[in-house]
Amino acid sequence: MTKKIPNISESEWEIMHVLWEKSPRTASEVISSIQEKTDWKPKTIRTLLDRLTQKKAVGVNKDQRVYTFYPLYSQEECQRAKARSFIDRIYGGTLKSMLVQFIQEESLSEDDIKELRSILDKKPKEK
Amino acid sequence: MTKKIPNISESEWEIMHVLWEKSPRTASEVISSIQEKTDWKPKTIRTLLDRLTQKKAVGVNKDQRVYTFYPLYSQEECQRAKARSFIDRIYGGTLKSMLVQFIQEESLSEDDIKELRSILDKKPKEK
DNA sequence: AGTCATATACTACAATTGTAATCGATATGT
DNA sequence: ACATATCGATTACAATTGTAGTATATGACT
Repeated sequence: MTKKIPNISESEWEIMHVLWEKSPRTASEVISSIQEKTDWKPKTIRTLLDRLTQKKAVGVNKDQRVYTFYPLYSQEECQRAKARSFIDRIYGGTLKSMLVQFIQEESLSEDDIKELRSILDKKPKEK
Repeated sequence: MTKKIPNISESEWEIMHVLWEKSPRTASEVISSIQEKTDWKPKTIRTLLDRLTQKKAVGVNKDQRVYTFYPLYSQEECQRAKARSFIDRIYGGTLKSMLVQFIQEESLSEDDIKELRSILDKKPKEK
């Protein structure tokens, strides 16, 4: 019964991030938060928020006169869904080929690599 | 002088993949190739190919009556560009958090992990 | 009570994307 | 030489996305 996660556009992801960070929030809280990182106009941000609610990616509480908004999906499930389709489309389905590429360019430091290695080591054995 | 890689849409990536696999190719070769994996109509595929050439992601040789097409960017550079922006937007910029997620769900087998570990080990020491 | 600020609702509009169809030129087979 | 199959060029059209603006209702302040 995996509900289909709605498609979230690039700009909309910014909104989702602030709601995942803390929710529920009012529109103006979201607007302030977003404006710390972008130069989007308040109306633009509001439109994105409204679209997310239309798409059912975000829920609204209308009990108060000033609505509050909250995510309807966890960050993890949205990320997973996106990552899946991204890796399929761009790397032909294997995370490995992506990792290889990242390692080959300078983009991973020795420390990063150590960290990644320790993450791999922590993979639970069971199941 | 890194030239800006044009934006390649989801469907257009399919076209790019077949051109990276082998090029130059005529439109009808591309069409046949794509039709093995999708049920897109020939006209649709042709449109995507034309758009890629407009975007300067694909080059055209018009010497012959039947044009041939070829990628103007390597698969690696396109992947890197996409991966960069993807990870920034979805995972807040760290490949690590993505890897962690992949490891935590079932999606990586023991063998995958072994393989990833050996890739990490092969990272060249110099520089 | 009247004014002002603010929230929500509705509308706008161009670019991109997905998904093709039509039109005109030409190579090809008969 | 003519019909036909094929290419390339042009056009179509709705949905999504980026980027807002206008209108309306209402709570807050004086």
